[in-house]
Amino acid sequence: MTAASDDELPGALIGLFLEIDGLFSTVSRPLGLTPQQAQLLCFAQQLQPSFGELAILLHCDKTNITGLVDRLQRRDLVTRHPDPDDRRVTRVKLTAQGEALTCQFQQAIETALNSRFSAWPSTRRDDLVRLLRSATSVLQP
Amino acid sequence: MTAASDDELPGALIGLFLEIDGLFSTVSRPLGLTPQQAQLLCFAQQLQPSFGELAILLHCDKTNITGLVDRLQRRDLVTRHPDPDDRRVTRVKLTAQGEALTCQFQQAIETALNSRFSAWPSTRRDDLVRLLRSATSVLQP
DNA sequence: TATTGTTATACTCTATAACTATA
DNA sequence: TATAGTTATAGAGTATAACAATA
Repeated sequence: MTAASDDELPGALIGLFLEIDGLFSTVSRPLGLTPQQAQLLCFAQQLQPSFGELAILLHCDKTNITGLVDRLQRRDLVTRHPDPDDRRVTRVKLTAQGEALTCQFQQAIETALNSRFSAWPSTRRDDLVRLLRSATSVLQP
Repeated sequence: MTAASDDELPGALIGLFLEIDGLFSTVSRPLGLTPQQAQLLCFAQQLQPSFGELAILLHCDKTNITGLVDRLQRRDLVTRHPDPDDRRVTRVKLTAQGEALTCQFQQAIETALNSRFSAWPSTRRDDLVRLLRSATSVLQP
């Protein structure tokens, strides 16, 4: 019960992954950020996450979050806030400066991506968005 | 001349990127590979690339390829071959052991991806493959 | 002169193990 | 006992600058 796409789908997904991987590097570096720092800032913007949550989101060990946050905090991009409900956990919040830099990063990424798809008809972009959303939710667990 | 997808497309692309990023980490580590090493092995399998070509493909400076190849060569996964046409360039080839490990990695990635899309009808998978291929070619330059 | 790969250096990312404070 | 964050350590990834060999 296999189709041609059974062989091609992984390669197509990975091809797109590699392109966006490169985009993250080239966009973050001029802003003085590593790709990991840029990712952390984007997550912190939406979630005010704990260190453990960041470890899961960034797919790394929790011990690495300490240094990652240290370096961002030293540059006044994030702050640590003790969680009032559980004094063991620390939550990460963006400073105003961190917020500004994060927006700058996101805008650069979005501009780069949108400009490349400007030739696509909107119906085609809509189709892609719909399929990507479904694919992402399938990949979540 | 903007559509709703103009706002949503970047986020959808990045969402997929983040999922596959995690997959690369979790699949490569049990095989004793870093994600970067796994990527290098996959490129070397198809291309027998020079150091400069690898630097472009891996989105990093060429000086890093030396150490990356050193570590893989030390484990008998790749070999260096001087290019007969230009004695400045060195080409990277997989050993039999490197070929086996690379196939193991690719199979694990493909299995993981395919299993998550097994519930999708093949027509839907075909649609996604077609759009991903178009999107990747758009992102290439 | 320009290019390819290398070395030296410094910094960042990453995992493992052991620790402290809190639950 | 278990969990959250930290520290120490070692190895790997990364960019910059300076270099040797080749084109």
